[in-house]
Parts: sequence; structure tokens; C-alpha cells
Amino acid sequence: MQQSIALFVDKGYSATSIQDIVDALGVTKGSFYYHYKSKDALLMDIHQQYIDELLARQESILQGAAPATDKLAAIVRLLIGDMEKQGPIANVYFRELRHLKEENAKTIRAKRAEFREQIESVLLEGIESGEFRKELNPKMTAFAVLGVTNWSYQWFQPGGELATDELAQLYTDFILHGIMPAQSKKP
Amino acid sequence: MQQSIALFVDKGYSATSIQDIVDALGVTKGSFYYHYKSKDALLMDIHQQYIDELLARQESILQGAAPATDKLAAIVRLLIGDMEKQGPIANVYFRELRHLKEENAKTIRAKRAEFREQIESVLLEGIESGEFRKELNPKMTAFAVLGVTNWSYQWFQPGGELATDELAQLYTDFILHGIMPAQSKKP
Amino acid sequence: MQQSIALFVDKGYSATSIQDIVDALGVTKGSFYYHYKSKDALLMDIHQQYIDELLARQESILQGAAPATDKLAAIVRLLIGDMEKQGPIANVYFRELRHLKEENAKTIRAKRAEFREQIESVLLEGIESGEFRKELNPKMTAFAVLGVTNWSYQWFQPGGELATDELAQLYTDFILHGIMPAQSKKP
Amino acid sequence: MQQSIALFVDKGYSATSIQDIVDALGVTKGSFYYHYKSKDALLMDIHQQYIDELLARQESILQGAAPATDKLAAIVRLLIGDMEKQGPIANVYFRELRHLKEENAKTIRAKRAEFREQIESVLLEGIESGEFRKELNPKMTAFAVLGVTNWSYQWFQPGGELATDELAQLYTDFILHGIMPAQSKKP
DNA sequence: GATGAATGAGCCTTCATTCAT
DNA sequence: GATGAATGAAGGCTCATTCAT
Repeated sequence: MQQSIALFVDKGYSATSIQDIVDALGVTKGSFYYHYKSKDALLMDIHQQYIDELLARQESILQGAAPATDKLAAIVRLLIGDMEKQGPIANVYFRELRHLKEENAKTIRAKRAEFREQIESVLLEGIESGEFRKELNPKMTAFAVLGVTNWSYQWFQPGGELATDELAQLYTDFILHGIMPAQSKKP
Repeated sequence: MQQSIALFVDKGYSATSIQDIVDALGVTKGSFYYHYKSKDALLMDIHQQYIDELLARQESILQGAAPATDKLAAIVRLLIGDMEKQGPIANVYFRELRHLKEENAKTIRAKRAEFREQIESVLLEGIESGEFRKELNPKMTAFAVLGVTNWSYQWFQPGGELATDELAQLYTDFILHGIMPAQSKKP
Repeated sequence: MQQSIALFVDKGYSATSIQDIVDALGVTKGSFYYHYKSKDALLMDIHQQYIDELLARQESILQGAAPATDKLAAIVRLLIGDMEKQGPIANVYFRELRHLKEENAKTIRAKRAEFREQIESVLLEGIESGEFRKELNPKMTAFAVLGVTNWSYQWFQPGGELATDELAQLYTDFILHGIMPAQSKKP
Repeated sequence: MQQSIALFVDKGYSATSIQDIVDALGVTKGSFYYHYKSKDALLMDIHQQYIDELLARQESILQGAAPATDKLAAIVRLLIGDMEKQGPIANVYFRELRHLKEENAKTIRAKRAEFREQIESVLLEGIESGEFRKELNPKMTAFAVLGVTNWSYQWFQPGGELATDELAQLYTDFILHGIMPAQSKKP
């Protein structure tokens, strides 16, 4: 799975052949099909593993009694924070959904929506508590947050000019400024 | 080209065959190769057409003498504003770069960087003029802006609950709040 | 199609690969798939061509005003008479039905039943006219007739000790003796 | 073997994989190869078991001192009589000979010929004793008998409108009428 | 401008078989 | 007796591309 993720990141799912994968591992195609039912099943496994972990960690953030501001910051850190380890798998997750067969895609899309709706509910919480601006559209703002974080998987190079922690900090800042009322900015 | 873009959006470049394209048009493969040298050349044409128009329109925004705030808002509108017409081509542009052959990819990556750097320069302008917060990292902020806008191509459905104009307005708001100092917020 | 029939006769449908077929023709696989949608489609074509011709010729036999005895004899000659030309295709037809996909198999089974029922109707005609024995079970007798004729495709070698005409004569004789009343045998 | 026969009947030898067989049994492929040297060996076992029993039973029919008419009737009953139990194996036997490797096929073909020649000899016996018509060609008539009986394996459904006993009776009748002189028909 | 036919490479998948455990 | 893992060959099919007409 590790190897296949690396290849999918590099060339895309469709353009990566089973032969590419098994060559990278030094095994044979027959062996691949002993462990996976199909190329599609492999892609599904990748998707499921990523989103399931993400949802689990999001839930543990939501269960706490922290203010919405802190919860949102934690979610941003969750998404960006371990890009080093999760970067490749996330990359596949964000790009290759359409190559799942419809039946599987439906499952993943549902979990994807769930994740986004949890962000919406944190935003709503913050709006009601007065932490966030009243005029925000929670749904669109959730998409904006996801845009900022997820887009970084397209360009961020771990080990480049910025550490992931620093990026997470910058973006938390940017997002919180974007949604908090003018007078209540953190010092 | 229109048809091929629609198919690339739907199934991805690799998973779309020339046969798919010509079937959708009711012509034959031979005919395709009369007009395009290769599948790759078609993809390059799509990329070039999109980025060239974007750069041209960005330039005309930059040439004005407006404040940085207005310029940035104009760029956001440029990216989101005509999603109805440009949505599909943008979708291909954002997803299929990796399938260009290296030589072509280099060209596009250069223009892509140019576009981003122009946003950086607007941000810098705003920081210097005091319109934007001093502590911003212009490069990372440029990526954040692009994240917010470009990500919308992944989920936005024209004709859904929100018009593109409204989305552009919401996101301009979100972004400007994110980068302007607390005390100078627009009313 | 000729070549593929020969190969199917020799090795069976499943054991004959597309490669086998195109090798025998000196073309390439791509070429095969330009002309046939699938291996299954080729098999269907073979079935359809055989049964359609058979049904057409059977119909022209039935339309005449001849006595049932003559009609039945004509059908036996129809089945055995041109084994030289039709032998191979008939062989495939009798053996490979199960490899058609269900949808196609249904079509062929229907035509097959039609052919048999026409034989039944000739038998019934003969029974009513007193040409054939009253106690015959028309359906089972139709199957018996088909057994005698069709089985010969499994062992008959054209150019062997007997000409097809002679075989047709022998079998017409055998069958008519089998179904006519004792007293009315032909001299 | 039971399971494999059922699968061969359903899909054909070539189209049935070892995996299919072991799946149906709930064991693993390794286990199959502990019991059978190869797929071909399994097919040979099936053939051998069927023809050996048939030959043995035929021999016991032939050893009696009954008239040819009775012997022939007994052989017809032998072939059709226990179609319920023997149907599936006979089906494989009649269809899959060509998938034996040449060396094995030769053995089976020899036994097959032997069985047929025994029928020929009964026919000859009957012709000489005056039970059967003088002008019969014993070889072709033997094939006709086998056609009537063996073809029934292609369409007969135990538990359908007719019992196997009744079918055997009908076909004995048909065949004997077909070969006996007009004046000596049974009452 | 367009077509029909062909090609060779490559694709995903399945196969019969082997073998260490 | 049985299993799990592997293998190399082959299978059906699709692909981007070419080219004579």
C-alpha cells in the first residue's frame, strides 16, 4: 500500500499500472491479486484508511469541552500537522475519488460530508457563543477552511522553507482572523 | 476541446480515451489526429488556454492604480466569478498537470508560479501600505488565497444554493478579514 | 469467422484464445477487436448465422404441401445433407451454447426450441394423417430425431467410408421405420 | 469429484478453474493438488470411472443368452435408465474428451469404440438371427442408437414431464421399430 | 478534412501449479 | 492432509497512434 500510494501520487491512479506497483516491490502480479481483489479494492482501502483515521481524530477533538476557537484550531492542526506522514495518502485521497467505483465512492463521499459537517457544527457553535462573526455562512466557510488546508497538499514540500508546524500556525491564524469579529482578536 | 474537457472532468485525463472523445463528437479517431498531434498536445492546449487568459486578466487588474485591497478582491472575483463558464476547464487545469510531458509541464508550472507571485506582490503592496497585517507571510498567504478559491472547483455546483457572485463575495470577505489588521475592518 | 470456427471445433471455445485466432489469420488482436466487440459476440454471430439459416430452410420445407413423411425426410436431409459445409459450424453450435452470455443464450435457446417444435408439428401432422403411429410422443420423438442427426456431428468424418448422402438415406430410413406403423412400411 | 463434475457440467471444463472447485468445497488449492496431480488428471479420473462402469455393465448384459432384441433393449436402459445418478458425469464424458491430453484421450477413445463395437455386435447378432432387418448397416445403426440415447443428456431434466423409465421405454420402442422387419413387430 | 482498418504495446485479471510450513 | 503465499504465463480487451484512401 505504501508503494502504491507513492506511485499514485507521482503518476495518478489511472496511469499507474499494477505492473508498476509490483515492480517497485519486487514481486509479481499474481502476488498482488492474492492480497487485493482488484486495483479498485486497493484504492478503496487507501481511501477508507485515511478518512477513518481522520474522522476518529476529529471526533476526539469534538468531544472535549474546549471553546469553538480551540476546536477549530485543533482541526486545522489535524489536517496540516502531520502532513509529513499523511501527505502522500491524503494526496491520493483528494485526487482519486472519482476512480472508485460508484458503490464505493458513495461510501467515501458520505464520510467526507460527515467530516465537513462536523466543521460546520464547530463554526455554528462559535457563532452562537459569539466567538465567530454572526454573518458567516457556516457551510461555505467550512469549504473555505478545507480549501486552505487541503490545497496545501498540492504544493507543500516537507523539508522546504517552512516546517509543517509553522504552516499550521500561519493558517490557523489566517483562518481565525477570517472568521472572528474585529474587536475580539487575540493579542 | 469542449467535449474533451467535459470528459476529463468526469473521468480524468488518463481514464478518458481518444475513442471516448470522438464518440462524444460523432467523429472518428483519424479525424482527431488531423486536428491534434497527440492526446498530450490536446491537454497542453487546454492548459495553455486557461492560464494565458487568467494571466492576461490578472495583468489588467494589476495595471490599475487601485489599493491592494481592491486588487486582491478583483483577483478573487477573477478566480471564482466566472466559474460557470470556466469551471470545467479550471478543473482540468488543477488536476491534470502531472500528465503533461515534462517539457510542457515546465512551461505551465512557470506560468502558474507567475500567477501566484503576482498575488504575492499585491499582498506585499498591501502590507507596505498598511492595508494588510505586517506579520503575514506573503507566499504562504498567497497559497491560502489560492486554496480557498481553487478548492471551490472541487465541490461548487453552479445553480446550487448559492450564485457564484455570492460565493465570490463571501470569500472576498473571508480572505480580507483574514489578512487585514483588526482595527481597519470594512464596515 | 471461418478460422475461429475451425479452432473452436478443435479445442473448444474456452480453450481457444483470441491470440490463437488472430495468429491463424496473420493479423493482430487489435484488428480482431475492431471487427468484433468481444469474443462472446463472435460466438453469438456463429450461433445466429447457423440457426437462422436452418430455420429459414426448415420453413421452406414446411410451406410445401407434401405429406408429413416427405417433410420429415427433407428435414433429416437438411440436417445431415450438407454436413461437409456446415459440419464445423454445427459442431460449435451444438457444443458451445453454454458459453454465450445468458442474454444471448436465451435468444438462441428460443430459436432452438422453435426448430424442434416445427419437427413436433410435422410429427403431429403425420400422426393425424395416419402416416405415423398413433402412440408416438411427438416431443420425445422430435428429440430422438435430433439425437440421431445431431450426434453424427460428433463422429462423422466427411470423406470417410460413407458419403453424407448415403448417411442421410440410412438415417431417414431408420427414423421412418421407427415411427411408421408396421403395415405401411415403404417397399 | 462430485463438485467438479457439477461445475464442469455447468460451465465446461476449460471455463472451470481449480479455484472454482476448491471454493465450492471450502478448501484450498494446495489441498486439491494433494489429491490430484493436475486438473487433467481429475478429468481423466472422471472419464475412466464413467466408461469403466459402463463397459462392465454392458459386458454383463452381453454374457447372458438372451435374444439380440432383449440385449439391445437392456443397453438402451443401461444408457438412459440411471440418468438421474449418472447424468452429470455422462455429460462431462460426452463433452470434454477433447480436453484430455492426447495420451489419455487415446485410452478413452479406445474404450468408447469398444462400447460401440459391442452394440454393433449385438446388431449383427440380431440381423443374423432374423430379428433385425437385413439391410441395416450395423456401424451406422450403432451410432444412431447412441445418438438417440446420448443426445438426451443434453436436454433431459429429471423430474420433468417424463420419468427416465418412461423415456427409456419410449426410446427402446422407437429404436426397435427402426431396426426390426415390418412383419415381426411386437404386438 | 475525414474515414476505416490496422498495429503493437500494454492493461487488469485469472490461471494451473509449486512449495515451505 | 492442509494452508497461505507466490509465480510465470496467458487471457480478454483497450489504447494511442498511423496511414492509405
